[in-house]
Amino acid sequence: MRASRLLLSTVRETPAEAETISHKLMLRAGMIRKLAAGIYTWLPLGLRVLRRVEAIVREEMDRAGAQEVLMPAVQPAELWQESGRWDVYGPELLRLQDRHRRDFCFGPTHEEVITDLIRREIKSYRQLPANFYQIQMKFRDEIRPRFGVMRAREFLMKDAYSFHVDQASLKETYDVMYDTYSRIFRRVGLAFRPVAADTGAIGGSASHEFHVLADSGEDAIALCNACDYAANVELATALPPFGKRAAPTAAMEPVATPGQHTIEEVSRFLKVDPKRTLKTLLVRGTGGVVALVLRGDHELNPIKAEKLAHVAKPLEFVTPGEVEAVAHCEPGSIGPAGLAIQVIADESAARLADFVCGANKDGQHLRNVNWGRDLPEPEVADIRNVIAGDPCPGNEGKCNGTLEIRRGIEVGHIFQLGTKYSEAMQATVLDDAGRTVVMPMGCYGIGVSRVVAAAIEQNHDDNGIIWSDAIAPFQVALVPIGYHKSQAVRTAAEELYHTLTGAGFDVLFDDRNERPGVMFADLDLIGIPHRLVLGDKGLAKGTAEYKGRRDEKARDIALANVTTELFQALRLID
RNA sequence: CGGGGUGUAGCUCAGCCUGGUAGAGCACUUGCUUCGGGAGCAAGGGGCCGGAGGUUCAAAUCCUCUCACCCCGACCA
Repeated sequence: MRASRLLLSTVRETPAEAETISHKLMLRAGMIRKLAAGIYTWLPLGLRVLRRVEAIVREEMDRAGAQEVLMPAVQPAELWQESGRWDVYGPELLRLQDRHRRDFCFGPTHEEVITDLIRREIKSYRQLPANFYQIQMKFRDEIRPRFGVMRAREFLMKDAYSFHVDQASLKETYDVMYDTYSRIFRRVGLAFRPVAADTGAIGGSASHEFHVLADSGEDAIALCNACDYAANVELATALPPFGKRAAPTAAMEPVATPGQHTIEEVSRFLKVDPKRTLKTLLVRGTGGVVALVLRGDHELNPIKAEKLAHVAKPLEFVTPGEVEAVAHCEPGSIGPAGLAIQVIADESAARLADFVCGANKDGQHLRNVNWGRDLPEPEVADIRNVIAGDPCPGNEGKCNGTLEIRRGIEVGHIFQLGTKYSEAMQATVLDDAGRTVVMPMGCYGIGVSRVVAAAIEQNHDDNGIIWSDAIAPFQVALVPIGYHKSQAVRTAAEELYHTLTGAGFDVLFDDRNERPGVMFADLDLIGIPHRLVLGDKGLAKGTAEYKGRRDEKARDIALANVTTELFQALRLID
């Protein structure tokens, strides 16, 4: 492609709206333009990248035996009412009405549509297992779209749904998808980690997220430094502390802490390590208010807490008024001692001795408090987020490694759905014994447009984007110096352009009447991985100049060897 | 949804406090020069100052409403 014919809308100045690197660079490189909050147009350059990611996804899904379909973006409310999600989904679901005032939604996902299709089309276990995928625009009306296409409302997604006669078959396909996803992200050229994830409201037995590791990621992930344990912090388990609780050494005593509310304030005021304090959170329970007790330096994990029998779902904190009624104090002075309600303590909190906690009296805390002596032994559970330095729970708890917390961008998610949708929508087949069985399902998503942003987030420098060969909008940039001045350069460049194109390279031929500096800056910004420069000086010697996007310096190569050298650079031959 | 901020040329922004002929840089057009890392000079084109209403002799500027966009928050314990 000739650069003079391409809408190369690069901009030098950073648009004010962009915050993350990928967002800035995608705008500056002329890949995307915003139309409304979380809604973007893909310009030719950006679309080329998107299409390359799509192509890899498509190839690998096909290789894994999945079949491509294309389902409607707009879906009738009836299906969502049948699955029960019309009322559950909330404002994230973009609802519309047609001219007959019938309800529809713009699909944020397609479980209902595919389940409806398959219950009509598949009748026998002989047709199973079957896996269907599509690559299509989704719409989710996010509370706060941000970071460009990273968290957009309209976004391109590959979603796949598998159907099975039994759980074993589902597990088999799930494993295939796990491997397929790993292949896809490896081919795209991303540093990623599969991470055990919460199955959320959907239930089911297994779920993995695929995260691109990047500091700007919105998710926190716990990784082990010794084994391959990796879990979303929402799910990561904390091993109970080693050893036994120490014996009390001092008598409990009240201590005045006027105006000290937060753990930070109280521990600084009393000159005590936050690790030796307790915080007490009052939440709604299934039978009245429940107290959740954590060590001062730990955070509540709402997902873990919600799963406890005593705790109401969804997790909800009580109002300050209720705090007053139950604990007779402000929220900043609650403590488990003397509370006449269910107390659930995190494992680390239950292990403390001689700790500090609220006295249930404004401006007062207690010190040298001890479970069993000063208050009853609590019910114990894992209800906290893991933190860096926690022992790894991997290898049945025998890993001996330590967890670290990293940020990740979720680019893929696979899970075993089970029969939630097939049951609600009566998607059944006859098995080999002629019995009607509800089909277990799996579902597998990849945020295709998000992958593009994640790739930039992970691969860029001060000059711009650095694409991997696999998803670059063009493989090679051909830059003639003095194209509009020198007949020799023009002739040689045209010739080389034809040679390279003929050899199958995807070439961006910069035939614009621009100064070299402008061309170099543009090509670096848009991240073309390989660059060839032709000039009078080199031509006289019979050489062109080659520079990889990550290379410090360019080097001369003989014109006759350009094709071979490029094949090598792209690792198409050894 | 709550709080804060911003809307002025295609982009980044000044002007607003203290009302009086709408600006700069970049981008764009033309010419000349320049030509290996975002050139120089000259001449140009381009604005319902987000929208509506109000105050005033006079509003980008003051007031009210409204819309859009951006940021933060939704865990004091």
